[in-house]
Amino acid sequence: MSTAGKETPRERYRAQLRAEIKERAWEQIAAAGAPGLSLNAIAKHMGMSGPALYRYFAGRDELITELIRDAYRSLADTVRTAAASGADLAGLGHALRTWALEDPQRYFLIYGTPVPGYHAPDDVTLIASDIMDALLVAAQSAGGPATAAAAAKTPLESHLAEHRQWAGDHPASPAALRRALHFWTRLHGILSLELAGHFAGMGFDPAELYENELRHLSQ
Amino acid sequence: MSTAGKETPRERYRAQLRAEIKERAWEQIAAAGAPGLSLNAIAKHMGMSGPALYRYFAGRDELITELIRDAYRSLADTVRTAAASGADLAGLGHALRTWALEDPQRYFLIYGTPVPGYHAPDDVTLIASDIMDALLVAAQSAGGPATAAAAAKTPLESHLAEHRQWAGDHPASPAALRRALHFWTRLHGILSLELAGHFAGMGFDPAELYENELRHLSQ
DNA sequence: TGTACATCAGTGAACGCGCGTTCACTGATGTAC
DNA sequence: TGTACATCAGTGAACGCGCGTTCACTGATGTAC
Repeated sequence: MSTAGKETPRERYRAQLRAEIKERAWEQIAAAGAPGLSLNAIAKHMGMSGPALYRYFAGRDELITELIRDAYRSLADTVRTAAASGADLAGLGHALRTWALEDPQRYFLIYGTPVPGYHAPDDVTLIASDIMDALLVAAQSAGGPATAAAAAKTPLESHLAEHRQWAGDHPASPAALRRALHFWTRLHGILSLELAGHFAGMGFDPAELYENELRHLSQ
Repeated sequence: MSTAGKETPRERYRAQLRAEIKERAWEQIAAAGAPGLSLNAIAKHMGMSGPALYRYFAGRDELITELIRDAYRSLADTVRTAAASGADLAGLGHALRTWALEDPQRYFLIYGTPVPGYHAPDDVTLIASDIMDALLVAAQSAGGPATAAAAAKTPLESHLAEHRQWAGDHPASPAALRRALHFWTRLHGILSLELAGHFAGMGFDPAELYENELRHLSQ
């Protein structure tokens, strides 16, 4: 994709098989969580012998890392696409929720329980900050008209204005920094509890809770 | 503890060993996450043979369930103790954060990635609703003076007022229901991202974010 | 177009490992008379 | 206080399993002349 336009049949076949392996991997993760992912089981499910997969992935770790990368990429694409079509913060929130409900285990692969000792490679971290960038853009244009009350920075906004490495050189106001973080933490709070089933049987509709947070994000 | 006051030396010994097994289990979970928990490894670490542990737990599943139960109990105790000493919602929030930072993997055992197919036993669910109860009490007395603005229910509050199974017969106002849920989802959002390391290297202090949410909970 | 060689996909056997769990057994600790 | 018996903790061997991974090999596919 990046180098030459010509793709030999063999390369195409390789790419296809890699993709199918990943599909099966996602199925396994959906069924038993990430710890239950097994190369041998995937191979058997595809009608191949276990060692065959080593033609396509160096090992289990590389496969899992690739899945995490794909999950991040998919989320980044979702957010960027929504932003590109003119969505505001609430629109991004809806896109996020749809994406999360689509495949809870994919969500948890990014935001779930961390495996002690595991560190995502740098390129994955880069995608994560891409997502943050898109959020900052939307958060910046979400500000209401500049009133005196809006101009006075809250204690949190002051702190964020002074510790904004994560925002890089993005021209985001303190209020925008705050909005972007609230978007992230508040929506994640609801989504992760919902996807983990903690609201089950409580009676209310998580979507109402979610909408309510979206409504107040621009404040 | 619950039945007779007399405890034979053997019973005491049993209780002690059960406790030590659980300690080692927590150490393992802290080191490699819940999926890495192994009865044989615990036994080896205690200088015993693997099968010996079957005198104390029916199997791996029972041990894990017991750990989850303990985690819930510990959290419930923390919240109740804070409430009993007169803490308001913000006070409960601080207690929660301290508890979470104390042992992140214990936090994730409750609120982390769910294992597909696993369902916590009923008594654990009961403890969870005990926690909710304590939250509701604090959320109820967190209301400001009853103004006209506070009396008008927001859309979310209306929805919650009509779907309040989870609150049981608790005399909580719609605003209190909302506050309790916000407490839960917003603080969990920050805590889980913080504990999972998603804020690492971003520069700001998660505690500031947390404090800010606490300040706004009574609104 | 045809032959000679290199590349590559996939197999099957094998290694070593650690897991949960069962079982028959030994030896120590407690209980009853 | 002493003996006879029951209870219980812990052991070591064993079973069956699935895992990740390596290796030497076969057979098909592509490339070069």
